[in-house]
Amino acid sequence: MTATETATDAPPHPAAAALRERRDVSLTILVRREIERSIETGELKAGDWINEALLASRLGVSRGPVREACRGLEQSGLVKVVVNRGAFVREIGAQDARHLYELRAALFGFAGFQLAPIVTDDQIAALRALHDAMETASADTDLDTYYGINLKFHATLLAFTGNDRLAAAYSGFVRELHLFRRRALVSPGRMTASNAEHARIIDALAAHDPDLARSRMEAHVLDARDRVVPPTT
Amino acid sequence: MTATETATDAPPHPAAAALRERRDVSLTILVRREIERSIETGELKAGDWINEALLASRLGVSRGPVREACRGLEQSGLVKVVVNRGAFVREIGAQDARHLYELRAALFGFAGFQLAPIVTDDQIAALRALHDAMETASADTDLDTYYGINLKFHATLLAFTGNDRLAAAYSGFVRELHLFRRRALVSPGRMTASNAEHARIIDALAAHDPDLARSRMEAHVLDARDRVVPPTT
DNA sequence: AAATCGTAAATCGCCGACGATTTACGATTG
DNA sequence: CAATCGTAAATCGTCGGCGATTTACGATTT
Repeated sequence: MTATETATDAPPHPAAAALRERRDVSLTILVRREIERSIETGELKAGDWINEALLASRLGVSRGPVREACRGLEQSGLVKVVVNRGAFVREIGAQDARHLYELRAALFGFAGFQLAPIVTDDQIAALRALHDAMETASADTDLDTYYGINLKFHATLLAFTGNDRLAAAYSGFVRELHLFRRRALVSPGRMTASNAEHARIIDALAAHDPDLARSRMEAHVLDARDRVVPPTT
Repeated sequence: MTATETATDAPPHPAAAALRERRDVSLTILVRREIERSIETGELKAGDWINEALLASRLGVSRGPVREACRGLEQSGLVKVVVNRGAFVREIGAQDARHLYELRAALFGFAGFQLAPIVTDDQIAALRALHDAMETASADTDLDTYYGINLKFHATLLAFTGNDRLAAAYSGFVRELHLFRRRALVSPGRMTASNAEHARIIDALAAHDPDLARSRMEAHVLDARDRVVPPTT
């Protein structure tokens, strides 16, 4: 009756995706994804307490997977666990936010430094396409679209270095930074200014100038740092 | 009878350390520390399988804390968990090792870039003291001592930036890099050469030259990368 | 003898429960 | 009435156990 009867999986079964999705994914991973999603959508805000029992019953699982998920999230910086008091969504202070921006700047700049000498024409074209898309969103004052493409622009550039650890670390820092409040003070004017910086970054990469690319990319992120979290804090 | 009877803890009780050590530390944390220690000392080697039940009984705990510890270690990159097969000490390939070295280079170089303008004379003196200590160890061909002070040199320099997230991320990458085999091919000659680079790094910092400090510090780590894991892999 | 198969042991994922700690809140006292 | 105290509820940390999956290994077949 069951699918395990005939093990003729030589041709990858078309409808096996749903089963695989549950076969090689533990409840712990599912719970972790759910918590990450809740944090990103804002259902869980920084400082919020994560009720183990409530979350467990809400997801129809026991507390074990929830606890394991929280331990993983703790190491990735999204959650703070206090002994005998529970797990809380991490609160990012101004100081931490500045530090995280600087980490982003260091990695992003280094990525440009590494990418500039080896970047291909196709990659430049891909980056320019993203830049153009942001230009359109900027003209429409579509903040959400701009923000999404902006993330993709950075991620794409990072991926072009071929250093996946670099890309993973960068996106981890970005995710942590989401926990810092009041980042939505992006005026429409800032979008065009920011995208102008993107254009100059692409130019530096296309010119195969590592030092120029680095300084522009680093400045790009450090400017965002000073804009989002003022130094006078 | 118990110590909870008299709560006059206004003066911090002298013998309370042992109890605190157990009061605000869960078994999960203790197990995680134990696994980290086993990995660092080599009792657990890269690729080794972590038997949950065996480790639990050996430490006198149940499997719960062991599982939670492994989930934390997984996110910090020291452990790889495979569903329905268990936890394994992470294996770092040549590619990953090179990527991690590059991450170290990016962070170390950026630290120098940030530190150079603001470094104090006392900090320079502290770094020079570590350099001198390494010079002595180098003369005695004392590899272990040199290696230890070298780690301290890097950590101290990172700490001087005041960016603790930077320092934490850096030490995390260093710990991950420990999982890469054959890193002990350090000849006595390399110690003196490496320490000469340290001296030039300190000089650049003392001269308050951010770009020079960065390029020297970045090159310092990238040289180590090419020495430990050749590009022709 | 090599390969295949089937069964038993080992191990993992998950659950429910119990004691310990923390928190909430009303009673008591000055 | 404010502050303190004590008790009850809520929550966390930990444990042992059960079914499901994987692995080990001997029997069977070619």
